[in-house]
This record gives sequence, C-alpha cells and structure tokens, in this order.
Amino acid sequence: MSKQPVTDRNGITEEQFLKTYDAGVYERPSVTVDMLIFTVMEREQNNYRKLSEKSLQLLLIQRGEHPYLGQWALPGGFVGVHESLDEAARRELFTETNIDNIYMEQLYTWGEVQRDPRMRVISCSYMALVDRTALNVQAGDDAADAAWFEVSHEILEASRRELEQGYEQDQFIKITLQSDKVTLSGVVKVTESVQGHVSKIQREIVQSEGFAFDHLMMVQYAIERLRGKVEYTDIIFNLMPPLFTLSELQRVYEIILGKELLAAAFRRKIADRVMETEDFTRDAGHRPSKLYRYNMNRASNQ
Amino acid sequence: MSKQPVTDRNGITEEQFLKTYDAGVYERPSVTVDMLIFTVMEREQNNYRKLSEKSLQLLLIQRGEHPYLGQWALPGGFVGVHESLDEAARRELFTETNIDNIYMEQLYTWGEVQRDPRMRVISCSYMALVDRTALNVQAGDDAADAAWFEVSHEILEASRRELEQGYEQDQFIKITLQSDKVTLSGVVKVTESVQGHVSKIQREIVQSEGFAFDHLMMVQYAIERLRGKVEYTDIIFNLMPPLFTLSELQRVYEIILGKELLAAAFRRKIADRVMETEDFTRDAGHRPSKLYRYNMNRASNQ
DNA sequence: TAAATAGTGTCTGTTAGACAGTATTTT
DNA sequence: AAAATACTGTCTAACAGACACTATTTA
Repeated sequence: MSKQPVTDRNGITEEQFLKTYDAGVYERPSVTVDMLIFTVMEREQNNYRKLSEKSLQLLLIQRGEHPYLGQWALPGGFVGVHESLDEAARRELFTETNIDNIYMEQLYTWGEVQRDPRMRVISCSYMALVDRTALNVQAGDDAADAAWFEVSHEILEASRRELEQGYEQDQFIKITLQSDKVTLSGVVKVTESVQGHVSKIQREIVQSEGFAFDHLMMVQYAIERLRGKVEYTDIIFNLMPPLFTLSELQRVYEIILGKELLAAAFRRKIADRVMETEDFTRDAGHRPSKLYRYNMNRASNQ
Repeated sequence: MSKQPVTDRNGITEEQFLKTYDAGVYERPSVTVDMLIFTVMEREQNNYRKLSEKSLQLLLIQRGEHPYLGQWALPGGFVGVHESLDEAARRELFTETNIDNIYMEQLYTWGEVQRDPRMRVISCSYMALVDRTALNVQAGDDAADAAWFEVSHEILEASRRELEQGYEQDQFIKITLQSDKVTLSGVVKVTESVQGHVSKIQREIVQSEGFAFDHLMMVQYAIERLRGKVEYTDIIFNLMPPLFTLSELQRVYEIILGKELLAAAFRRKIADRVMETEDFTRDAGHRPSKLYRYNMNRASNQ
C-alpha cells in the first residue's frame, strides 16, 4: 500500500533522507546497565540435625576507581552503540558469573540528572536470578573485588499525612547487606502520594553507608519487584536447584516475602507448580523429605 | 567515617578526579521518551435511553517528517542532558495535553539496535492516564497531526510447543487503533519460553499497518501493564472523572480487562475503594444512579 | 405498562488461615 | 525416648461466581 516513495515537504524520499541524515551534535547522555544478581545460599548450622538456614544474596563490586572509590556498587557498564540493552545486560551477567543461561528481566531506568558525579548517565537496571548450584565457579574468583552480600531489609518507620485532596505516606526502609568481611547499610525513603487524581511514588536515599551512586535505591526497588512477582509468577524457581524439597522451597518464599508461611496452606498452594520425584533427601538427621522439581507444563503460569 | 580524602592508585582524590574528568569521545546512543497517553471517552448512543458506551483511547501523532513520514507514532522526544527522564516525560505530556497534573509511570525501556533507522536510539516509554473531563482543550487542537484512537485488541492465535527442557508459547495479539478518520492495525507476537530454569519473554512485530518505529510493541506492552495493574492497584481512578456511577466504573474495568463482570460481585469488591455522595445522575431516561467518588483514605491501597 | 438501568439477597463452591495431629528418621 | 522435620486432616471464615429478584425512573 505505502510502497510508492513517500516524499516530504522538500520532495525527499525516506531512502534519500536516511542516506544524508546527520545524527547531529546534540549533547547526549551516556547509557549504562546495572545488574542486580540475586541467588540463595545456605548457611551451615552448628547443630547438624537442624536444617541449614537460607539467605538471599546479592552480588556487589568494590570500586577501584573514582568516584566512590572503595565503596560498593552493582556490577554494570556502558551500553555500546552496537549492542542492545539486553545484550549489554547479558554481557555483564556473563562477565560476573561465567554462566550464560540466566533468568533476567529489565526493572527500571534511572534518569536523575545528577546521579553520577562524572557526567550525565542514564542507567537501566536488570534483575537476574541464579541457582547457586549452577555457579560452578564462585563468582568473583577472578575479580577479588566482587562479593556476595546477604540481603535483609526492614521497615523502620511509616508515617502518613492526610492532605486536603488526598494523602502522603512515607516508608523508611532500612537495607542491610552483609558479606564475609563488610556490612553495608542504608535507608531509602519511599513516598507514596495521592493528590486529587494524581498518585505518585518517589524514592530518596536518606542514609547510606558504603554504597556507590544511587544503587541502594535500585536494591530497594529490586526487592520490591522480586517480592511482588514471587506471588503471581513462577520466577522463584530460577533461584532453586533442579531438585528441591518443599520445605526448602517454602524457606525461599519466606525469606523473599519476609514472613512465615504455614506448611499446610503452602503445600496446597504450590501443589500444581511442582512435580514429585522418586527421590528423597538423605543423611538429614531426621525424617527424609521427598524431592520435587519445577512443573513447567501446567495449564497457566501467568 | 570516610570523610578524609580517599585517593586512588595515582594518589588522586575524588574531587581532583571529577575536576579533570573528561566524559570522553565514545559514541553514545540518543535517548528519547515515548508517551502512551490513555483516556476513556464516551460514544453517544442513538437510543438516548441506553447508556453511552465507553472506549479506551490512545493519543497518536502523525509524522510529518522522515522516517515513517505520514505514519502514526507515540508522542515523544529527545531527553535533554539537563533534564531527568521524568522531567522529559512530563514536558512531553504537557506539550500534548496542556495539563500538568497527570498520573504517569515509567513502563519499559526499548533498546534494540535497529529500532530507529536514523541512528541508535534508546527509548524509555511512559504510560499516562488522563480523565477525559480534565482535557478542557481537546488535545491536538493546535497540533492538527494529533488524534485520539480507540484501542481494541484480541488474541488471534495461541500455540504451544513442548520442548525437552520446557516449552515455548506464542500469542499473536492483534491491536486495532481507530480514529475518526483512520484505522490502524497490526499484530504483535509475544513468545514466552521456559528452557530448563530460564524463562524469557520476547516480543516481535509480525505485521504493522501505519505504525512508526516499534511503537506497536509499546502499545501492546502498555495494554498488558494496564490490565495487570488495574487488578491490584487503584490506578483506574486516574481515568475517571471526580464523580462517577458504579456502572460507569464497572464499564471502564470491563473495557480494560476485556471481559464482562457481574454487577453484584463487582460492587462488593470495590465497595471500600469508593465513597458514596448525596448526588444522583439526572435525565438518564431510566432510574437515576448514585454518584461516587474515589476513596483514597482507606486502610491500604497497595 | 414497557424499557432501561440501579441495586440487593442469597446460595454454592473454592480457598486461605489456623491448628492439631500423625509419620518417619537419627541420636 | 527425644529431637527434629515431614506431611495430612479438618474446621472456619472470607470471598468470588452465579443468578434471581426488587427498585426506580422516563417514554
């Protein structure tokens, strides 16, 4: 239909236009990707009859250069002009973990003008979920500056103000990241407001100890997203090894959701998301547990 | 704690570093924002005793320049180096609608290398929801090239292939946009796959009639997001006028969700999201209906 | 009285939460 | 037997879907 050359007001066809197009000299922001790579690790118990505890871990890199020299940042890097955002993210992911097939999703793009003191940088954040048992090589073996940090977070304080045409609500969320050697912590204020018909959410770092850039805010956002998606999708299985017990699965739900679940209700709820196998755990110091695998072939996994 | 100057391997402090930092000459992508501005409009009925039908509308701009000259695109524009992404989005929003206080949220950032034939452009898409009655000036009055299009979409075909380690599932979604003068339509293929432990979602435009760039994909994504969020947040009230009947509210839910709802269950469900007023509709040709307003002051509106 | 929409009452089946109880293993 | 976890049965309350019914207005 529109195959005969369309010409613009100067009588130029699209082909001619593109041939002579000059991308111009406007100043442009730099674009980076930042990766939130999560996994679940086990902490050995001193009482071997007890189950090992699990924790959610995030990979951070200690900066070796200005700015924020010595502080911890999310792994990431600049997006080249000849690679897509997803390709840049996969490249970074592979650089850090040495594995290729990892669950990854785009989270949010951070575009405040002053978020990087060097220059204008817009950063697109991605979340990746890795099964710890697939990390054959400990990530960061080569990079002595990378480390896994246990993630914990709590709501310090929540307040609410009624306004004439709505309300405004603050949450102060304390995030603590703990590695073998360092403990980092900071507070993000999340403000939710409704004014007339306009609702808004704003984030602000109100305290930060050891985090580079605005990365603490990205961590808070990612935890929020992970929590949300765990309830209505199957992404949690990206954090699980191929075989797992229902108790293990329940623990992982619990650490992500930050609350305890009742075993009976939990089992009913996830029954159709998993498949029984013939295998059991062994040498557990107590009754063995049946092993399950993810059942990806059920009716709907929206 | 870290207030004494930290110096890098060359003995340079952060302050000195930033003073002499050269942003460099690496090629950089351009960054744009693209706005998905939705509203709900009423179509007059020929039988005045019947209720007017509602429809979801999207604002598009007809391109007056290459590339895609004459085709329809989302309103948007380049992000300046001295404005944040949100600021750029608000600026575009104001340019198109002449109103300032509009609900807006970031959706997704599109970063394929070839998405713009001129040069490398990364585009951050935002969704905005406007109450039609707040559009005092018909948007596009000044810009003769802007028009509201009624949005409809249907699943043409869905197929599923079982793979060794999972499955792959396609949905062909047909999107039709209809204005006073033009009808545009296209098909987006959404592929969801699970391979071992890695799940992925990919989108592809398989047919497109009159849409510029990859904007049809953005439309599909936005509809999906709107549908999702309508079920677990209160964003729908951003599309409603200050006073509305429960039937009207139900219609808007129905056109967004694409299915009919039962009045009794619907009223129970939204009971605590709305507040009764003393007013009624008038001159309706049938029993008047009580008017409600959004109740933003309830326990939790997550 | 008919047409049209507004609004309510109630049955039914499903599901989440709570909790008590049973089962199986190792020390 | 004690310690530890695995797993099941059942009661209850909440809630969504279905559908019939009542209410109110105008032409």
